[in-house]
Amino acid sequence: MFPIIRADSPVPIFEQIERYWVFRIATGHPQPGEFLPSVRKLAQKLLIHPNTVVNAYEQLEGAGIITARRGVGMEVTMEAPGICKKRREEMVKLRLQEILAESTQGGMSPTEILRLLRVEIKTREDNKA
Amino acid sequence: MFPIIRADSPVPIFEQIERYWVFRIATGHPQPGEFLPSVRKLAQKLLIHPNTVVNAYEQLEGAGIITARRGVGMEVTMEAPGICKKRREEMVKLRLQEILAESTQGGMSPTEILRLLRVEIKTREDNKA
DNA sequence: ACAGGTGTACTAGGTAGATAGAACACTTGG
DNA sequence: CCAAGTGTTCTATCTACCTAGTACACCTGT
Repeated sequence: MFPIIRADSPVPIFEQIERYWVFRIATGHPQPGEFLPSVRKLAQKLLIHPNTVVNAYEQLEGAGIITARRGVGMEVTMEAPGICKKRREEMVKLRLQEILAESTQGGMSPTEILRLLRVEIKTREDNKA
Repeated sequence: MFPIIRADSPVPIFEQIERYWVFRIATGHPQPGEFLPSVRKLAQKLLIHPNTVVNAYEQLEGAGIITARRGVGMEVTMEAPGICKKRREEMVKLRLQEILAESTQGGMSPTEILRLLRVEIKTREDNKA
């Protein structure tokens, strides 16, 4: 239910939280009108400082994905699903581009990347079963 | 020839440099016995501080990929190609795993990731031609 | 010998991210 | 009304990373 946070990742925690909700809302949960977990609750759940959650939520609010309702919570906007779907695809594309750039620059072929991805997907499926 | 550095990336510059040489050496250039560009030259080329290059080279030396030769330069070791090939595959795998974890956690299917990767590869090929 | 290139080491300062703790403003339900 | 929950704001501190500048130790070709 709650995002998996890696403190050792070079990606800032607040950004990991932001990305998580973009992906979730793009998928349909939570829907417009529903609320995100409160700043304090999420902070407690993730064992991080509330201010870090505030930081993440401010990013989402700035993008028009949620609106802050004092004394109530952070409400998912009507436009959120559309915005998040676009952003999600953009984010995945950017990551893939980074891998491709780094790999080809280092002399690795795109075909090899494709093969590794297929292997990873199969490994994940096997671990599930 | 020289690595492309993104100062705005969450990945530290010294780590970007480190990754670059791992990929290059895994591919066969430079070879064992050859030298990496000097701390000062690379720093000048990348418009960064020499200390940052030192940091990157220390990582490579710690991994047994290069040996520092005072007054001469940083020499690629005999074991470097083997080490770098392993590390390169590990690094790409880790990146792919991160994307898969984030995406599936957010409700995106692995098949969709595969499709996006194919699109990106094709786009890159088209841009070349 | 020496000049110019190498790696190495050190102190200092700046920024971004995260933490810590406190205080304030608002809404809701009892 | 008021207690408990919400979002908001603030100062302070810590760490990692990068920059800046300097100095030192070493090797090589002339």
